[in-house]
Amino acid sequence: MRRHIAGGNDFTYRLKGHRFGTPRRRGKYLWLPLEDSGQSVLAHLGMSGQLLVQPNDAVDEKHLRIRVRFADELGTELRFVDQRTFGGLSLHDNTPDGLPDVISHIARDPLDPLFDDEAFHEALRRKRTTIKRALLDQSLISGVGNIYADEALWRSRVHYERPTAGFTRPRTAELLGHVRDVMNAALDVGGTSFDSLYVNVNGESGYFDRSLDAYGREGLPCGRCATPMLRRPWMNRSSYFCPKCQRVPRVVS
DNA sequence: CCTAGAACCTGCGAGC
DNA sequence: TGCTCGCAGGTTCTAG
Repeated sequence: MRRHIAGGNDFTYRLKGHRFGTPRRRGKYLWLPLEDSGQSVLAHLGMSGQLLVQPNDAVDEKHLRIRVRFADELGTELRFVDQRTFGGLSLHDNTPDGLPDVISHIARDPLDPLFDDEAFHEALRRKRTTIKRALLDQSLISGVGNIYADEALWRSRVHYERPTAGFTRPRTAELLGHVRDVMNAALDVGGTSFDSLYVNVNGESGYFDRSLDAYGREGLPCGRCATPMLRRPWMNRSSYFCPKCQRVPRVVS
């Protein structure tokens, strides 16, 4: 309820008796529109959140935070489970295009048919930042996190601190191609699940961790040139890269 | 206006 | 055994 400012009781009161429409998603946010209300229940899983469909009589998870019961005869409920509480559910008004108003700044993801490659490239040229920061900036391109950023940069042979202002149109196009390839490959096998925290609504893990070329591979040989991969602290997290394939950009002052 | 870094949390494994 | 430290898939806020 962190993002539902009015709190849990208010959330419960406002939700009761409504019916969910078809779930939608943008980037890492997803929402359940309420029929006949112009509002939506917005969800973000943060680092450790899960949305689970469970039988009503299933034992409570240790970090069960929110339970949504239904009036139908299916005998299942929707549970939000989250260890670190960076994620949450909240209720918001929709904008005219049907998005919860608080996520209007989130860009489309690169698999969205309406994602604008040219606008993304122009944004890179305009920014005074580095490429990995840009890939993680959900107002420029959504859905890409620390894992898929490192994977796409490795495939592109681009160092994570390369300035975006110097990106040529072909280089942006190549990078976007690799971002899409990585995301499609991960989706095909259910995503990346290092542990049981990362599961779908049925509690099932994904298998893309077996296909990672960069993320988490510190000290292991690069899949292209066999040079040991490096890990560098970056933005309170980590960046993994091949020091030979992904050269540090020369500092120009 | 823009960008970099801190803050928000809990849990786990490594090292001492 | 038990303590501290570093680390974990994300986003938002604030200082400069």
